[in-house]
Amino acid sequence: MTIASVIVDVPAKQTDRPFDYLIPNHLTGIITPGIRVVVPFGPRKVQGFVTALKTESDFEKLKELIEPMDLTPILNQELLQLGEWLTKETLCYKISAYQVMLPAALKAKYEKKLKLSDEVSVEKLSDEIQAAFENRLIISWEEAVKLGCLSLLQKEVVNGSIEIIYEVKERVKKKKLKHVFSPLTKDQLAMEKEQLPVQAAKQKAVIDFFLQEEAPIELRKLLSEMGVASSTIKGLVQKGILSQKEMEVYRDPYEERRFTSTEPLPLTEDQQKVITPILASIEEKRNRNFLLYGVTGSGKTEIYLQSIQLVLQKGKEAIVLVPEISLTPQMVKRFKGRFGDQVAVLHSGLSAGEKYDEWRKIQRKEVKVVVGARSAIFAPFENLGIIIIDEEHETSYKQEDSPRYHARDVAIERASTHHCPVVLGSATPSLESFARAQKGVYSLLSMPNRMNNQALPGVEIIDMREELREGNRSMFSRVLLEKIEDRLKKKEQIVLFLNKRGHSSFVMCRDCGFVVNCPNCDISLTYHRANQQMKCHYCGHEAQVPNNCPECNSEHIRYFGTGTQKVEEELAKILPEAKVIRMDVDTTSRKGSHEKLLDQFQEGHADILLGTQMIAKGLDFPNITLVGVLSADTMLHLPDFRSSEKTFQLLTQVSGRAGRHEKEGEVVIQTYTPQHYSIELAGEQDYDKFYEREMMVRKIHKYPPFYYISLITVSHEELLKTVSVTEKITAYIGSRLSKEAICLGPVASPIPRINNRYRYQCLIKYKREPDLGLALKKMLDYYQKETASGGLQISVDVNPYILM
DNA sequence: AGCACGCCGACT
DNA sequence: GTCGGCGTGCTC
Repeated sequence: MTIASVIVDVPAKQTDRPFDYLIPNHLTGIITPGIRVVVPFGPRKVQGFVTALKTESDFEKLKELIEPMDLTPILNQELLQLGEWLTKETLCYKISAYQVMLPAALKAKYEKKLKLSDEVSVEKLSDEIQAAFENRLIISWEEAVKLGCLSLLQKEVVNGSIEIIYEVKERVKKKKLKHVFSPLTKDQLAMEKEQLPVQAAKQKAVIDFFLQEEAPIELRKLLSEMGVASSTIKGLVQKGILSQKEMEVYRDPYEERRFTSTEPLPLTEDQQKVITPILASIEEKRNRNFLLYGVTGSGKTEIYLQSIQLVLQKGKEAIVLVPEISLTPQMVKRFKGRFGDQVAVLHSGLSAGEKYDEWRKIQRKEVKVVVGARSAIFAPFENLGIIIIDEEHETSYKQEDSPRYHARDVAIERASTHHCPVVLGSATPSLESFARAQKGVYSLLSMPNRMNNQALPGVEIIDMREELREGNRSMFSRVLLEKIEDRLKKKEQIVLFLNKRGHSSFVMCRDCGFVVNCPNCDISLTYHRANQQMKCHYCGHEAQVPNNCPECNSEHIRYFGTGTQKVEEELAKILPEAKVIRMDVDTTSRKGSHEKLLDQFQEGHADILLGTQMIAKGLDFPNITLVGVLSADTMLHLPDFRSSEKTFQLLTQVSGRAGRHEKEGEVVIQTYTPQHYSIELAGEQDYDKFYEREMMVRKIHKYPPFYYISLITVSHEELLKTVSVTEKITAYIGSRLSKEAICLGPVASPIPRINNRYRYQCLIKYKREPDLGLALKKMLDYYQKETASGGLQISVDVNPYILM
């Protein structure tokens, strides 16, 4: 085994295959599949993943690999194979598949430098070059570019006076801190203590500490714990009694936090019924996929916790996926509370270094449970006993850029190799999953009752058109206002939910209806209050708000759309006595602010919690008795076949926030389309009826779960080119599919232009097309040249969640 | 993705 | 004649 097959870190069609390298003698045995290596690739050096070892290669002139970047494989055999599965499933590059499974900190960083050759005499070089190097031997490529003498330098490279050095570096360093320990034995220490002068009390105290504690301790901790100055330690170090060394520590985002430990709760009858088959499947080491359908407040989390408990007893590991976990600190509390430091947490709120450290705890088998967002599904456990996906219907489990994977699919794939169960939990399962449960692909487990049998909150739907007709032009209906005032009087808490998506504040002329659009993208600009500017969310273009309408010159040009800030202002006007906490992107961007705001609300420092999507989930406070949805229909009119489903799910989730404890809850939903079935049925909290209704719509329109869909998006600077390529692709793919498949296109994308590039798409609906993957690959191959040069972009999304 | 190689236009 | 534009093809 002297040759290594390596997937290099070059995400391109032509390099999406293994390259072979000779393993230098001194590295034989060290280089194994799954470790990262630095390899020469053309004139430069790149990172690569060793995928296999072999004794022969078809290629004759093999180069030697340069060095390993790991001592032990960073991807185990299972993950290497999972990478191949991902590549096939999502049509992504192998390198992208491997990188997505690892924390971003492990992605290589490349540096390019210029170095004066050893034998060159500096005096002979031109003044400009001498000036560029200013008595140094090495300058960075960026510096050279800034100086603008590239052509001169290029010449020197050709004649050998200057070398180009390529370096591959790690992105994040392991965090190291000064630690103190004693190199002496206890007897020696005791003797040293005797010899210290009487007045060296502090030093003696420190020695006492080390007489008890042998392990090295962080210098900082020692100082604060003993209440001594750093000079005290320094003195001991100088005498040779203590030593210092740099030692690796984990960045622990929850370091300062204490989690009150909890015991398993007695289960309700419902819970007992659903947990039995899950536990059985763990016992039997049998792969089964469960859909745990339990209404809000039915106690799904306790099911997760007790299932994991059995997994841990069996010496196995568990993955728990939670949507954007930083948004539910309560969830972290529950897992850390039950399983303590056996839990690692992975979510987007952590820094790259923190994520890396949590990941290494998993890799080193220091933890048994990971709670995390989407990418935690790749946690490098080797002995999985269960995978749990909470809020299974959440769209954030689908990654929107390459590799466009769905965590649910990955979970099912991994669980089948580990022979363990998958539990998909939701109060409002996705139609896909519920349909699979109906067909028996998943085992359905239902919990139709809330714990303690509280009633689901009563829901009242308010027709805002009616309000308008009767002269109420405010954003609060009279009913809602009345109820708010009532709760304020009773000192109970209120959650107001604003679904801002759909139309956030845009700038519009009141006289002629002109809306300010982005000049590069066919989409309206969003008004940002912080800097009084309009910004495009797709290309970042910024512009001043005009004083007069560019169309009709009217002065009545204003921003529209009710943002949370606007609601807050209006609340302050009509209910000045109410204390409001606002939660949106602006108020929660700072680390930990999310949790702080929620804690404040929980402790009763405010009457009203006003927020966007982020408050729809996980809130579980006893004093909330009223939930108001200010406008239910904003997302209903998005060009997306799932918009009804999303609306229903969101409204149900929000409603579930009310009355989870002794006090009864009430929900008010304001809408302009009260007759829409997703709003009506959310009001009745009737998932089953909604499911039936929506399935009919999906069947008629040939959408999932009746059909699979794949989306091809083509973009190019020229409209004609974009259309003609999409046309050809549609025709080609259509010709290669069976008669049952439907190939729609070319149609303009819902956002027809982004960053001055036109966008057209082809939507494929199909039931069974085993050759579709091949056809798509051939198509991508055919356009390879044009896409490589950057003029043309073609993206393929198998099972897209966003059709834009 | 980079980078080298190569083949045509506008210049000292 | 040469400098440099970016099209084409290769990287073990």
